Amino acid sequence: MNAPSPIAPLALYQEVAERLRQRIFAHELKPGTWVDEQSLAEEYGISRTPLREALKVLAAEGLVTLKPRRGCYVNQVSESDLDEIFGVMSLLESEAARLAAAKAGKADLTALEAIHAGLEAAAQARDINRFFEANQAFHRKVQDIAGNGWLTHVIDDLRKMIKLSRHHSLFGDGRLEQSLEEHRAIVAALLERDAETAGRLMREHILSGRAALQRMAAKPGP
Amino acid sequence: MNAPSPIAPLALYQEVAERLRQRIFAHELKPGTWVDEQSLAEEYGISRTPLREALKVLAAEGLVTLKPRRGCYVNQVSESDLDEIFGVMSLLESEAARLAAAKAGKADLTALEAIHAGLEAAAQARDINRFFEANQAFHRKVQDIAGNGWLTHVIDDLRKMIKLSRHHSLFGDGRLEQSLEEHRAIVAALLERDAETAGRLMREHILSGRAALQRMAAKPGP
DNA sequence: CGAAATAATACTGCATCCATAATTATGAGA
DNA sequence: TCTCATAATTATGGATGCAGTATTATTTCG
Repeated sequence: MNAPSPIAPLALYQEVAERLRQRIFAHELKPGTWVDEQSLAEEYGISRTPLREALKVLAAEGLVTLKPRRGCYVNQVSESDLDEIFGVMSLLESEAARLAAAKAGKADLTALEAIHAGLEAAAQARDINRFFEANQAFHRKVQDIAGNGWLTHVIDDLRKMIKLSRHHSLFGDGRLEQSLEEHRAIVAALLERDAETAGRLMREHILSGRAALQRMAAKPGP
Repeated sequence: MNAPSPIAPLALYQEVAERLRQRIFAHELKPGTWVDEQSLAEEYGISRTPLREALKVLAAEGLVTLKPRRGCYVNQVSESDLDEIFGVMSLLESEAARLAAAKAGKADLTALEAIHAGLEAAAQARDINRFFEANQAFHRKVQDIAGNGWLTHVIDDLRKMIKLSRHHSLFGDGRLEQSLEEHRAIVAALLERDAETAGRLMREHILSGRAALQRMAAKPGP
């Protein structure tokens, strides 16, 4: 939401939590697998104490499950979980789009267009990682314009769950172009300050993302 | 969501976290105040280790803030936070009502009517605590019928934030009767399987709750 | 007498240690 | 050879100890 203090004297457990998050999202730590405290502590050159604190945080975030006396396991999201999550996400993101359409200033919209241009460029260059980053930036910008910090917070929480599933293969086939087209339509609606259309399009965009992910789930894993 | 295992061999830090939650919600630990690790550990007869783990969890839930090297403080929600949170809540709960209207079986509806009857009884008896419990049960039941576990999860997360503010004085004036009337209308819409009306009414019900809370904020504290 | 500098105290953060429970390995018996 | 019981190993959960920093108290100087 906002930086707690100008210079963050971040605690060790936070640093560790962030690193573990990255490793989980990168599927270096795969869903269902056991998290070895000792070897991780050794690897990071720290004691088990801050590591265990970090795991508690990740558990609260829903990324791992802590089975008492049985250790820590990376969570896995089922297809039905994804159905539910995307259902909620479509609701939240479409609300963000509605609010953004109502509240957007001129500067906001030019900034958004710039981000979208970056998205197009990344697509042109077939740079999946950059596309993914720009895509996140786009949605984040819409939420910023919407100006509801708690709406953004909830969306972020749910996005973590989605990132638990393999998103790398999300932009196969013509999904990339389809996503771009949907973004263009959303930008257009925002430029016209058409809240209802923007909301509806965003909802469809999210559900379209779900459908793409579902098609991937049907295919054999890499 | 559901019990992780038949008999929960719950960890100590979880037990502690739950107790602290209760004390925070009961405003025994007031927003803004410092949480003393040592004295709490002594009071519970445990070491600081599990206590600090519990605080990490509460921090991840948003109930407290951990300032590195400066200790733990109970979070306070501002009026603008509440505006944002209720905005999101109205969206989520109305979705739950819509889904419930579409999915409710006969047994679900009779169960919901029973809960509502308990609500009426508690109101008749002027038992605020029982009313509060029954009210939560009502909303929870609607969410159960909706059958989206993640929707429920997100709603619960946000409700914690609302409980940080003083909800005890929420049912003053004629708010109690108004709330009952709104519930009756929602039940009626659900019985008629009218998703749109149920959703709209639930949205208005939540926002009406926000308005009541806002009126309380204007008054001098107890 | 007030303000700044310095010393004393208290608390947080991390590491280490130990007890207990779970898992795996080993051995005995059918 | 397979199964069950027992022993050894390993990992988790909690307690304790210590270093470093923030806060408070005290002292000294203007």
